[in-house]
Amino acid sequence: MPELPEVEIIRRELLHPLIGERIVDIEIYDNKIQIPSEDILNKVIKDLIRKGKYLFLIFNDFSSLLFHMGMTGSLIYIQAKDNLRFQRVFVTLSAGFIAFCDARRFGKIKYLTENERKKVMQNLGLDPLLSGYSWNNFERLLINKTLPVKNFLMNQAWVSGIGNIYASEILFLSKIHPKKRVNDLTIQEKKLLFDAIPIVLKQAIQCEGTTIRDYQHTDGSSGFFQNCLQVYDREGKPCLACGTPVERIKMAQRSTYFCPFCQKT
DNA sequence: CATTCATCCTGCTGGC
DNA sequence: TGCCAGCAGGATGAAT
Repeated sequence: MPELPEVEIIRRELLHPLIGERIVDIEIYDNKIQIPSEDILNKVIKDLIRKGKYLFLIFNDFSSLLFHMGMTGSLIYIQAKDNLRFQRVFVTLSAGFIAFCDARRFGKIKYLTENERKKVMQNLGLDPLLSGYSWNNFERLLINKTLPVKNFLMNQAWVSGIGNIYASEILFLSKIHPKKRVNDLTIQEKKLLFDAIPIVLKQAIQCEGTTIRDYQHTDGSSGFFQNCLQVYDREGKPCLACGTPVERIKMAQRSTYFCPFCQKT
């Protein structure tokens, strides 16, 4: 579920409540999640950083807890102990509590040493909202790639943070057909794409993320960007630019939306 | 090597 | 009203 904008919103919302907090207790209700409590108990949270769709709680000894929301994960910050729907992990802090809820259980939480975390971060591609996202670096990634541009955008090892919703939205803004092969893109299209990626992601953050079904803020509230979606989830509805019905196709087993008039192959 | 595909899970919706 | 196929913001490893 959450893509880069949603994870960044979670990070910003949790930053102030969590910095300086000590881990008092952790309860795990999902056997897929293994966190040795001796690794994190009594450690103090020093920072909260994000790359792509990953969030890292950094402790005072530079070890960390990795979070990935998968399709349906959410982090809820609450003041009183509770048992929430789909709750998988419950963390007691010196002040407040964090619940990790995840209906579909694709989410991940993992303890990492500093070196392990650095390796995970290195294996993630360019984050469009972090330093390093430059035209030179981006253009280099496109060389010798024959796969469809939508599949390129979804591969976290090249560009990290874009998922199924924002891939369609970015390609609409770039006026590029999702099936167009990367090595068939013109230089102008490559530049449009390079610019469109951070524009769409920043807009989504400003609109507090996209809630279609599961995504929620750390207080359980919804985002607004679903009202601004140009093509995603709009099959058969008129393109907001030209009126042509939006089409839905499957690419790599994922629904893909585009305007057949605005986005030519 | 580059790319595609099946699989991991569970809940919800829409059509019959 | 009830049932069930199909669908869902993702990432992986195996197969091609």
